[in-house]
Amino acid sequence: MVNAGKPLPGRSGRPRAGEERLSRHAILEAALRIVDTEGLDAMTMRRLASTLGVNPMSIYHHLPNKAAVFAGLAELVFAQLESTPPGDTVPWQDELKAAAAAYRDALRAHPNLALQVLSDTSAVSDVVVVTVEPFYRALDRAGAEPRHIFEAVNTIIDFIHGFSLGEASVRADTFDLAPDLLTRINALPPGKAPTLTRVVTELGASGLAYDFDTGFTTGITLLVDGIATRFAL
Amino acid sequence: MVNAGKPLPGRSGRPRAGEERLSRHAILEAALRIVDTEGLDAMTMRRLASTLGVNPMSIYHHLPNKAAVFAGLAELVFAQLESTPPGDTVPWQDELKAAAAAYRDALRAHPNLALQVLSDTSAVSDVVVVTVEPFYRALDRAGAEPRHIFEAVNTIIDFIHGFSLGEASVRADTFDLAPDLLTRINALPPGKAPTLTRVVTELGASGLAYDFDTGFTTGITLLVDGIATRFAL
DNA sequence: CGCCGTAGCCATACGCTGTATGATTTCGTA
DNA sequence: TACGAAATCATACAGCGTATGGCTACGGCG
Repeated sequence: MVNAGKPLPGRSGRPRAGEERLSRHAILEAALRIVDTEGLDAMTMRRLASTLGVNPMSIYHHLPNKAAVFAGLAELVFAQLESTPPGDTVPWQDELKAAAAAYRDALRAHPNLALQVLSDTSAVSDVVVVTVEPFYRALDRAGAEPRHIFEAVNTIIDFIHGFSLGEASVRADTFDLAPDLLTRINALPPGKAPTLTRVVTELGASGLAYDFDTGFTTGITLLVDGIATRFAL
Repeated sequence: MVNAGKPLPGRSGRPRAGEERLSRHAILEAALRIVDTEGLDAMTMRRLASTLGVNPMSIYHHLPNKAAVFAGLAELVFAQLESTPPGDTVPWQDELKAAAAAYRDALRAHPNLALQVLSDTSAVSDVVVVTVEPFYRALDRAGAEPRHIFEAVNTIIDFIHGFSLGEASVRADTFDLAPDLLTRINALPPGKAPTLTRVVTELGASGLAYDFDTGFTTGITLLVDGIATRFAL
């Protein structure tokens, strides 16, 4: 990380052998650090070049444009999700839940990037395909048919994506819904959402706080229950 | 829509009574049309002003900045989701599924906006809160406890969000996964994702195509089954 | 060894963005 | 009639992504 941060009016021309300042990987790592510490908007090509101590245009010799940088970051995020060992010893339900937790963790590790990654899934390379293997393995071991495996995994992944989206847009791990949701509901024209009002009020009375961890576990559990029930596993 | 499209060097100063060219609503509608027909990136303040036949800076008297425009669009999307009539005549499961379908439809109506809307939920006003009323009503009618209703609805909404995100990033309603997924999987280093490879291959043999509609129905059904099972409804 | 295509870097420049500032005109109200 | 506020327009600025082109050193080939 020498020479980082300065504009570095450094000499023009190809660098001498062994002293290349850039590489695709180095660029992506620098970009990831910017996104993590300063947010998506701070990741401009100029800012990125400056932390690398390099001219902005130099980046374009390693990545074709800014979109490619973000696509590369999405790869990085999923790449760190190494597949868990077989583990035939636990019930398939637990294996499935573990896979889901790992997937969520990968997205949670870089909240500023989550939105970008999720909207980009098509652009993401083979890395993301491999990502679903643990889900397939668990359901296969449970004895589900291929078609059912396919549909169940899609549903689980969609849930995780939606959950992570919500989680990423709220920074704190736990937040009290009372000021956010309850007051908003109370401000509603009466009769506009009676059931919602009543249910949330009852809940609020007994101390209402939302915890992302239990929210996630509950969701996955509901899904696993549904899969077991419908597919008779 | 007279005078739209031209820069209109029109006179300075406050317009005469009754001939205001702008209003928050008119601006948002124009913005929505741009997003729908030309995509998110085309929605610049200058472009928006030009379709309104107005100077860019005039917009700032009705909306504080560009982010507020997008937030307003998110409102519009949810606002068009009018709550369905009570309908106590169908089983709660069907009511829940209908609510989910309606929610998905609202997001699907403006695919270019979906990502923006979903990442913005916090900024969205009361309109979005009311949106969940049908879900609460169905589960309340099913006899679920407040806490369970709360968790179940959150899970369903998260699933719909994740599903819609995927649906929005692929424009066609149906697409063949064969070239997209199968070839990608075959190109994988062997042994990297054995279960995935085997399951998808078996599926591919019997004609594999992904249909968003059935994918959605299946997902919701799995969730409803899970809710019924776990909460003993 | 000398030559040359090209890889990797830098400098400049263009058109575009969101919006701050301030002028101008007309409104509604005192 | 005087006046502050409202709604518009004009100008301007800093920052953006990136096209273009120049420079230098590497690596293979004659």
